[in-house]
Amino acid sequence: MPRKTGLNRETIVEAAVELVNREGVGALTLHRLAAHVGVRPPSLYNHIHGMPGLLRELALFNARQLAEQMGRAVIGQSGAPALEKLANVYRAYIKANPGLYWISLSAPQPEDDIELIEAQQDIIQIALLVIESLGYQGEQALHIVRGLQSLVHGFTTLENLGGFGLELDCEVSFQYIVSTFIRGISH
Amino acid sequence: MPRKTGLNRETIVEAAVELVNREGVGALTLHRLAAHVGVRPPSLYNHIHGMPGLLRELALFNARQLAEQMGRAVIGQSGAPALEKLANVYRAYIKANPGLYWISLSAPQPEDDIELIEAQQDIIQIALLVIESLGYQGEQALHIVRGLQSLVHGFTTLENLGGFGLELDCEVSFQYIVSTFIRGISH
DNA sequence: GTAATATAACTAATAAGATTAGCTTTGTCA
DNA sequence: TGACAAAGCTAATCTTATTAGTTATATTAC
Repeated sequence: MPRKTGLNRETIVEAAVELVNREGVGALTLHRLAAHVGVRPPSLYNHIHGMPGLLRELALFNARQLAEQMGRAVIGQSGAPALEKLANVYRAYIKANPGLYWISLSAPQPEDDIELIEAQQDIIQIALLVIESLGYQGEQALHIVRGLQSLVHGFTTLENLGGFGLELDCEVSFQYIVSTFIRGISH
Repeated sequence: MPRKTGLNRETIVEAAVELVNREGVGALTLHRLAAHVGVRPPSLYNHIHGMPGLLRELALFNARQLAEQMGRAVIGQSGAPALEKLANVYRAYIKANPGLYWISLSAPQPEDDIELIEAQQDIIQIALLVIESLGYQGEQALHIVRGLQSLVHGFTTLENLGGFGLELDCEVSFQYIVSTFIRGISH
């Protein structure tokens, strides 16, 4: 069919992930991305719907990868240790994928994007199951999910941005904060 | 001096704040900003150092305004109520300035930008004083500051991005989460 | 009061990026 | 073997940021 076979959406998305994690959000241009996969910029449009489409693909990739890693982390675990494990996996994921995670936050979020919403709900669902294994249910369980997600997301993005001074070990802070929150809900 | 007098850095920054809060981060271009203040784009360079300089000014404005509002909120208050008040003011600020807050996170953070670092430390300092009024000191107090900032920053940015489903009232979640965290540290 | 100066506006031009239109090549299949 | 569709390409357009060089005018010095 084409002059060179082998290019597809998956390859493009993976190259974009690599680029944005290695060189930062500002480095993600279609020009550079095209060079990375060996084509000219307009050729990318045969596989993705321009820059907005690429951002959407990245957000989807991000949500699915995060859900997958979280799900795998708590297999066969329950209770407070499982919750701490989830928090640590979430943070490790963001630290390993700083550019991807950040750009996913800025991506468009159309309400009819079923795939993306499903992947995001998977993330919540995994946390919810763990929290229910601790004995919480209904709205309270949902509040706790939101709290833990806010805590980990907030801490790690501030940490990545250098928003904390350098004095105090972030690792220690994180463990302290997570256990403080979990202690708060156990009351 | 010029053909029209009256334009200065402060006016430009205020117009940028207005623009970015009203129309979102993507709407902040020098072209549109220049139109808002009634000049051509190159004229802005007489007052700000291009787009990077503008982002830095916005980050500084953001940090100072947030510090000022936080400081004012806890005058004459102490203890757990003061801490909850701080959390609520921080969240209210982000909700009132979504574009400004978000773009400030993306702004460059040179380590020698004393003014910006000072303003950011003011924010931490205010929270620290309140936490010390609760009887915590040293590293533990710093962990608590990081935790509370992460919680509020994380919750509100996720809330603004629509990251939570619509089912459950965010106001209720927020109060629950903040009091849960505070309960955790009181133990 | 007038001339010199510095400031801040301007126009014009350049470069990078996203995107579209339209052309070309080539694998697949009838 | 020839038609077709997919996927690459070049060329062109539009937006944005930025720089260079010019012009107009408020202030200041005389």
